[in-house]
Amino acid sequence: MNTWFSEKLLVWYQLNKRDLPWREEKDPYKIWLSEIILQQTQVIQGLAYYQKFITHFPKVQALAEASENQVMKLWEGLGYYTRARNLHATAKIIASQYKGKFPKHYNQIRALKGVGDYTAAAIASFAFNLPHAVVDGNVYRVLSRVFNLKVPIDTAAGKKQFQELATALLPNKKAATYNQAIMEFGARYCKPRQPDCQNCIFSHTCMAFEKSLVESLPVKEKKTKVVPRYFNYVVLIDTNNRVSLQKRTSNDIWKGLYEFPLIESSEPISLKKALALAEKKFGLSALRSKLIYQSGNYKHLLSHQTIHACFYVFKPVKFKNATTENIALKDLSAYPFSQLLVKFLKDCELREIV
DNA sequence: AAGTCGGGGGG
DNA sequence: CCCCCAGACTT
Repeated sequence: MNTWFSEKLLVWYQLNKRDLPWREEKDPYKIWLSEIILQQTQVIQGLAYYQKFITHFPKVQALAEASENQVMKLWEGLGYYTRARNLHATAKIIASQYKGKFPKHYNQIRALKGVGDYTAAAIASFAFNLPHAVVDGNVYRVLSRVFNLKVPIDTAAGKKQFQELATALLPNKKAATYNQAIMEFGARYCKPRQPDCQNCIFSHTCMAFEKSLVESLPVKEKKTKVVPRYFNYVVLIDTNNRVSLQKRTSNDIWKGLYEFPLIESSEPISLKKALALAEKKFGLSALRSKLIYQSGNYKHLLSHQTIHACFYVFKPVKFKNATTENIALKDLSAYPFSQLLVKFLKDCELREIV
């Protein structure tokens, strides 16, 4: 095996690694938690969430015993909420099936909900120094550039090639350190834009640098299409200052989070139309006379959808159906919401309007 | 293989 | 406006 690549990288790492809370960590529970949080998430964004979860749930049993709302509330704002639900489900499995002891074989780890190829390799190598090479966004970038590998990373053939190259470069006895080194290098040095190639440790061997192709690598094929959606939220408050809330349960954005009763439309609708639809959908009447506040227009950007939202606040309205709960305004903060609702609640100060 | 799932930050 | 981020799951 050629070791020049890994040896150069390991030297660089010892001199340049950041001090992060999960570095040098050997508790597989904490490593697993950090890896789930860091999926499609920058270190800087995940740090506070990691600290919160460790503080609330120092061991996997504590996480397993938490309520779903508690877990979702701590995850609030981090996005990709399926991660939080899988995290909770897996904690329960480990607490019961594995009696609280994190599995230490690769196949067991890979079989856990929310753990794919990358995360399994990360946990197996960091916690148990097992020789599995990680391939994440950083690794795609570093390897595609140093070895001028142009196969698209978002195809089956591309993933296979990069996994094979990463595996070939892995120093089996130093899997833990090497895996962290290559990701750190990608995050700090071989960055997506404006990498500092002039001073790079691979400047004499990087095939993309030689050909001035650095900024065009790695190659990605697919583009995500952004679709517009229109959310008209109906905020119903009764005489006791209780507001109707429902949980999103369908396979859609924000599953597991709470929101106000919703009228979704395929295009913007007028106040009159929104009132009519709300009356029909929720079996209400004379809403116009109870409208006490109407928000401005919110535009909430997701990677694949643009949500246009408006909030209509009504009082007094007594409302309850099979899927709603009536929650005192002062207790709203215990429920997990999307950042869109977090922003609305902050903007309008519902408790001051009523 | 293609779609879906968040939110934040940088150029 | 664009792109990317310590990806995984469903269809």
